[in-house]
Order: sequence, then C-alpha cells, then structure tokens
Amino acid sequence: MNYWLLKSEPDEFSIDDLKKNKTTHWDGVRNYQARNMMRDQMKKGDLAFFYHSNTDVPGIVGVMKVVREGYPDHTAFDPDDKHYDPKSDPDKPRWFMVDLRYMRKFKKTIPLAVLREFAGKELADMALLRKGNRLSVMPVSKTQWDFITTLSD
DNA sequence: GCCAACGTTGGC
DNA sequence: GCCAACGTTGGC
Repeated sequence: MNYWLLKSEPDEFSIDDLKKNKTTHWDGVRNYQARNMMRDQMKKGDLAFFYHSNTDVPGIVGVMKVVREGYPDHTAFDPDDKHYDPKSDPDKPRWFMVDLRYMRKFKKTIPLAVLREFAGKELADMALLRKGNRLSVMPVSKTQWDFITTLSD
C-alpha cells in the first residue's frame, strides 16, 4: 500500500467540493512525472493527502482514498475543456487520471510552513519540501504519512 | 542533441 | 504582483 499527496487549487477544486461530491476523477494533470505515477503506481486502496496550493494558507487539508486506478483523462479530448490537449489521441491517450473518494477533512489545515519546521527531521527528504518542487502528484513514505497524521486533529 | 525562449507553478 | 524553479517547445 502506498501513500500520496495531491495538490489542487481550492478555487478550482477544494476538499469541501470533494466532501460534497464524495468521489472525483483527478483530471487535468498535464505533467509526465505526475502522469506516470497516476497511470502506473497508484493502486486501489492507497491513501492520499489533499493539499491546497495557491491559497492564503497552503497546506494539507484532509485525506482521500484511491477507488479507481489509472485510466485515460477524457478531458484531454474535449476542445472546450480547459485542459484540452490535441496531442492526446483517444486511441493512444497521453494523459491519465484516477478516482478518489473523500475520507476526512482535518479540523485545521496543516500549513506548509509547519511541515517545513520538520524538514531536517521527521520529514527529511519529503518530496513536497524539496526546493523548486512543482509536481502536483507526489509520493509520501509511510513514515512521513504517520508523522503528518500525528499533526492533524 | 543543444539550448534559448517561453509558459506555468506556486510560495510569498 | 513578483519571481525562482522547472518543463516544454522548436530552431539549428
């Protein structure tokens, strides 16, 4: 079983939207590294942190679970979609997504700034805290997962 | 294959 | 709004 962290801008799609909808497809990822993880490595039953980016207090806001493994991201085929990519052919899809189910929302956000306090310690080598990291999908180790969970309510 | 130009991400 | 970091594109 693996653990993940997935970023979303709350203005686009927030933990509250997920809570309301129960499940979602994590569409719109247009980065090969992130694509590969969703297509090849994320498995049913894996858990993922929901991270709010590009907002006043960026940080981890809750937990969700993978309920469907990688399959083609159909939004890439739709010319009217914001994430349309003419180079993704339905016969040979370039982009993939997974389905996620809401598990829980933390009472308080665990801010990025707080996670950084543990950068040299419990959260050493965490992908999220690496300089210049812009991946929207990244792995979390079990150790990191367990530690971060102790920071939540 | 190199690399400059450009676009995007995302914290601050 | 600024800007550092990174990814992608495309000419050569």
